[in-house]
Amino acid sequence: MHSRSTAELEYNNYLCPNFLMQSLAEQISQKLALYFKEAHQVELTQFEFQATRKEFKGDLTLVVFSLLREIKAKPEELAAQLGAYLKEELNWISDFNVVKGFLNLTILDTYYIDALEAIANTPNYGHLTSDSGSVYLVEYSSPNTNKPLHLGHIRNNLLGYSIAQILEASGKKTQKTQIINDRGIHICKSMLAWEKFGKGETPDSSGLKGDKLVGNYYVRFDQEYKKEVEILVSQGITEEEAKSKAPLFVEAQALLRAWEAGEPKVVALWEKMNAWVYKGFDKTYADLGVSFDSYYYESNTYLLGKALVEEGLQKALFYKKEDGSVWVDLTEEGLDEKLLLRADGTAVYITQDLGTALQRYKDNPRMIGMVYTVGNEQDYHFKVLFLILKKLGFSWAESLYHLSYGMVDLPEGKMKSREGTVVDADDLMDEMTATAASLAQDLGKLEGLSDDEKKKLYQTIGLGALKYFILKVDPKKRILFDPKTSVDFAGNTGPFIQYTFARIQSILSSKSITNAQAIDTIEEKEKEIIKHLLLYPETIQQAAHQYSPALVANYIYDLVKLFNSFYQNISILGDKDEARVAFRLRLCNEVAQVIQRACKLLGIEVPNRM
RNA sequence: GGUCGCGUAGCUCAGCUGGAUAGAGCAUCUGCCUUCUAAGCAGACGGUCAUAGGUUCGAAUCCUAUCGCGAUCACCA
Repeated sequence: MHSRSTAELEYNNYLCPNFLMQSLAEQISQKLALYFKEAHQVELTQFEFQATRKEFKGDLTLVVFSLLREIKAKPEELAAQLGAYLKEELNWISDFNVVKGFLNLTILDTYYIDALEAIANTPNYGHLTSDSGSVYLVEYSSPNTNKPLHLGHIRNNLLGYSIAQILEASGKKTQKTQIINDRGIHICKSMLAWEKFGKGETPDSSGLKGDKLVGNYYVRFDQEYKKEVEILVSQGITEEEAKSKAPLFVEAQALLRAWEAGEPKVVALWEKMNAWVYKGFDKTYADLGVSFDSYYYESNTYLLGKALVEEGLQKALFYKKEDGSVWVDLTEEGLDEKLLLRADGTAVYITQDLGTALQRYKDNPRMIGMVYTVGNEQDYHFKVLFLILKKLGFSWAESLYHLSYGMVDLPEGKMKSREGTVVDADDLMDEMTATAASLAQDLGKLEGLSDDEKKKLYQTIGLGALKYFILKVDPKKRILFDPKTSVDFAGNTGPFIQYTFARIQSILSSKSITNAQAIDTIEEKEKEIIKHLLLYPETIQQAAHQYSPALVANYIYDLVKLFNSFYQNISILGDKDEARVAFRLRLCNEVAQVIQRACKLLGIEVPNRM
């Protein structure tokens, strides 16, 4: 749990189930404190509450067990005494019952009716407006520029984008950013293959997206390189030696040196091919529905990183070995020694990350923390990075968080770009859209929509399915993704949520909401839904605190499930009682609002019909 | 080997700041479209919460050990 402690956002302990109950629990607590002082001469201030479980009667439960440490009594008896006392003292408690050490209190129905009113009257219910000034940076995506985005990037992008939205909704100002790894040997490989085998092919001439085109040459390089190695090995050279002596590899290295030396021709080619890739990425990002507020390029920040290492060296935080390489000793922190600069003075991966962090701070003096959305194979890297930044004494280094997520594996095992076993991001999105289309056509819905509207809707549904599928699972768990069975559209899925929203919309459009209709009792299913709506603000805070979109996803699912049961079993518009119809319409409206808001945090669109 | 993460129904996952009889979806089976959209609803079936100890009035949840899976321990990014 060490890795977690670095970026704790301030967050209140909650001793009771939700924010409506907060005030009720406070009133009860005050009464109880009084009671224990008078009856037992004991000072007690902390009481434990929870929402009453479905199978028991009641709304709010006081857990009596923990009080027994102070008061000697049988749990049932104490609970019964407290129940009688509270019912006497507080007029909004209509009833109570005791099960073992649990005191279940029933609250007047009008309380829920009022609560719904309060929700309806709270603009943007559940979301806080971000405070001014201070800003959290959320880094995600951060691809290499030598190949297209794949399924792994999709998880990264969805997580990063979503967590930024959630932080924002919880009252933090955020800036979405990425670091683009545009420097290094991998880019040179694509460049070299393009020069040698490309015959001037461009995205326009080939009809390929720029990132695909460049990615193809990366694969091509590897193929040709392997051939060369094989030939060398057949000539009696060891494989290891062959790998470093193959002409293509030697050329690629030369190209890297030329790039670092700033040779105009090489830099021009690098810029041209990078531009192709960025254009391709932009299309993918747009389709995915994610966006960025700022971009950082490794080629711009690695020098700053080197400067930072020099500074640390002068402060004696780091040390130099005889060969000239620079290291940091983290053995006291339970980690290893780590290289920061090579003997020849060139930067390594972490040097660049140090520089990028500092650059971001320079650009945003009000930055108070950063979230890095990066796969869990880099857990160690970020532990080290954060430690070093702390050693360097940056105040914002206290609030760095590595949003670490598990790999997305295929049934056949790991995805390997060189072996062509990757699931391409664009292809996957297209497939999802196509599946949504064929499903919708089978169901025969959507008649009367124009082709454009249909197309848009298929995308919304297909993407909704994909996003929900990925975001509903705990980030730190690995996902097994089977492209054949793809993603479901029934059950705990994005389309199920979208479908429910669409149904509510069709109800709401058929009748306008009238207000000021008083009812004084509430039905069980209505109450369930209101209870769940009341959990929303707390869910957002918790999701922000745990950096977990999955919490939001599961919240929506529960709400939608409750609503569907209501929808299917209770006539909303057909009730004879006009006041009840009005009430249910208001309930529908608030459910729809919360679904829409929560889905937005996941980047999922909700359609008005489907 | 050291470190970190994961292990809950046949499958995919919730639940984990300790609370009541461990919940959903998929799959299998039974009902429900003449009434607000059946991508739905109601129900049945399905569990040694990896294993063994410990702490506690109470453990899937906390602690320790063991087993299994994965990641990492690069002068790659």
